[in-house]
Amino acid sequence: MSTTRLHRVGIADVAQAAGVSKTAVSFAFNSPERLNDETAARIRQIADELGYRPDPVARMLTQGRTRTIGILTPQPLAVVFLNPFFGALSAGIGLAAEAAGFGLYLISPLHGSLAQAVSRASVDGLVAIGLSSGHAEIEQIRRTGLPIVLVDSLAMPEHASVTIDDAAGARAAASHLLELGHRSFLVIAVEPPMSLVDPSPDSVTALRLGGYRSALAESGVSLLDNQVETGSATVAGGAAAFARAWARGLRPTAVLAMSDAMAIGVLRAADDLGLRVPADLSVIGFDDVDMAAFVNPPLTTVHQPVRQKGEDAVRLLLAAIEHRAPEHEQLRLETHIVVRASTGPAPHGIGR
Amino acid sequence: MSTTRLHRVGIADVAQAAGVSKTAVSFAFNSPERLNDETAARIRQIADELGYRPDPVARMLTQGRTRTIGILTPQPLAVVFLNPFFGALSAGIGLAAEAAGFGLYLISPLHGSLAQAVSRASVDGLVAIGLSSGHAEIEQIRRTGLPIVLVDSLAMPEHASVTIDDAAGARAAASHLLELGHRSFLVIAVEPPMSLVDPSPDSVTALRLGGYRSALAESGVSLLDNQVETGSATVAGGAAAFARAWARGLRPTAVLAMSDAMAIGVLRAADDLGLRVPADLSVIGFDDVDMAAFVNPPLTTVHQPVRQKGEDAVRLLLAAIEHRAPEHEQLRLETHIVVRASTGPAPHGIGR
DNA sequence: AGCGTGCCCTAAACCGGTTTGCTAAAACGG
DNA sequence: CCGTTTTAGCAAACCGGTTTAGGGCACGCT
Repeated sequence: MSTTRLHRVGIADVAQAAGVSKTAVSFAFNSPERLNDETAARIRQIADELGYRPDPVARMLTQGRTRTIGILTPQPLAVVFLNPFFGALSAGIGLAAEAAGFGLYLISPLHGSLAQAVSRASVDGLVAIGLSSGHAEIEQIRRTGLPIVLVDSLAMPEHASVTIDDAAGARAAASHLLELGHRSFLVIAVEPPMSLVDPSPDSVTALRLGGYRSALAESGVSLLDNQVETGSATVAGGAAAFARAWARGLRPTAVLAMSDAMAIGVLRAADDLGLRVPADLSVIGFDDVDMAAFVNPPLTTVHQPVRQKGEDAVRLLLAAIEHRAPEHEQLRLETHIVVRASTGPAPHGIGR
Repeated sequence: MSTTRLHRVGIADVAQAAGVSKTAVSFAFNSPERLNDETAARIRQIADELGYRPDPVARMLTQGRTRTIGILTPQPLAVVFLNPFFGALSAGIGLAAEAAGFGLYLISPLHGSLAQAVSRASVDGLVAIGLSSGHAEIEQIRRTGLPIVLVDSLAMPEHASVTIDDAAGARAAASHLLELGHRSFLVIAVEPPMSLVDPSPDSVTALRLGGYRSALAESGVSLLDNQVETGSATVAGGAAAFARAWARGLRPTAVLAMSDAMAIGVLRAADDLGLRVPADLSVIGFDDVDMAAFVNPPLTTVHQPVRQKGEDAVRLLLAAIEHRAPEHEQLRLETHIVVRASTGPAPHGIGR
């Protein structure tokens, strides 16, 4: 009964079926007041019967906007999604985006190239997460001319950003452990998207490392390069990193992890090695994700307003998109330490 | 120096600057072999100098495909992203999508309407997560004519799907507790996207509830409606649900949670009430997300291959998109119970 | 009758690319 | 030297909508 055409039904089909022009069909949906009520209703009914659905791509093209914001992450989605920090951040982004009627598009390196992925993406603006200023493709990304808001990065000073005081947070974490008497540390760092000799001193990794170092230095403790182990920001990544350090012969009494997910991984790896936390080993995380309070033992960590960051980022981005004003507010949110049960006094006779 | 035109540089600008036709510019990028090597190189160079970036939307329109797959979720992103199950599933989806060069677009209800959100979305196909067959807008979604693969749902029998044996998993969970001597249960159910009297008997919630009931019935234990408490599938949702049940006077010795996130919430709520797990209360989850092994106490749960589900779903979807063959394979993956430390023998004298 | 005003609706241009069909010139073949 | 193929590039149609600039007509007014 129904026309078995291979072709999707387009606006022209509806127009023909209703005996009107394409314009009229378009008006029936978008500016009904420009049509006789009766005509508009008839057109809509016919469109409905035919199962007409305006092609969103064509619409985007004519309207010049996509009502979509892109989440830019320098890491592959598989690691991103496994990181609860990202989940919390995205929850904030999603909340604000939904409220404004915007959709979310995830942009991760395609065939190894972030810039290429950005080019493919049809979005009105970007929320770039942890985009290191040393990233090779940063210039290409900038040149797309899209409004951008940076989260956890200051790689593009001309764009708005939402960050936290990473150094202060890290200092607080290290101070906490120092007060507990620890002198032998291991830092579990988040893998820089690029080479280990990350040339960007403003990356989250570098800032936190700096914070750790500065607090340690004040107590006369120095942190050697071999006391920093790197891994991807997931539970598995943290576990592997700690295991590697252990295998290398390191026997720290305290671990400074740059992410809760990694800290939880350390908890597992320590458990596998028969280490008791916090009796034998203290572990402190960073982020204070939902789960931190529920792991075994509950994780001491540096709290940051993750979800808030997401919401603020979208707010700034929408302002840039809508007013077309190149706002470049630099938001810096605060952190505070949350002491739970994964940290305790340094054991005797083990630290060097 | 550079032209300060307000207008983005388009293909026509490049063509003019290079003294060639638009066609030539297009060829320079997409079919260089149809041009003199030298000419092609010159065009590319000029394009680069001008900062030309082909508009992805226009490209999608002419090519008739977006190289994007949509993740359809009936719940708002804020709850979705807080659910680690979703994270694991998305990790699988993202992995497979990236490998195939596809981007990911998140589709959640916009202004309360899922169908509207789908209409706005420019995607080549959909992975629909937990789409209940009773969903009011299911017909509209179907009528978009997009290839769809369902995950955890059989709402559209004509489309491919990836599910698990929910009933069997739930039965295993209940049996485990029964063997431990429990007779007084509380079920923490995942909120149906719609009314509580969810008319779809094939929803995950209904299937698992059925599984619980059938195992319980075999031991002569019945589950009253008031022994089922519902909440959103997050840690907070689970905590709130358990607190509500407790406030209603329920004093179960065992909790059957339909998601690990909720189970972890129950752990917190129980702790707040001074209940010891598993001495006073046994808790079993569902999913076996990464975190399950690390919470306090480690969570006994029903394992399902979450990530695998995501990868399989994308695989099926890409087949449908590319071969244009309406494949409708029904994949059903297995579950198994993982006993950790959140379940134990029923306490004496408390069960009724 | 002549003219201005609204109301409904349409033809055509447009968004920014890709693709088809063709032409003109150069290279080739006999 | 002329017909044939190849090569290099172009004009125009097209994708599927939206939007602009009018056109035709009925109505009201003078």
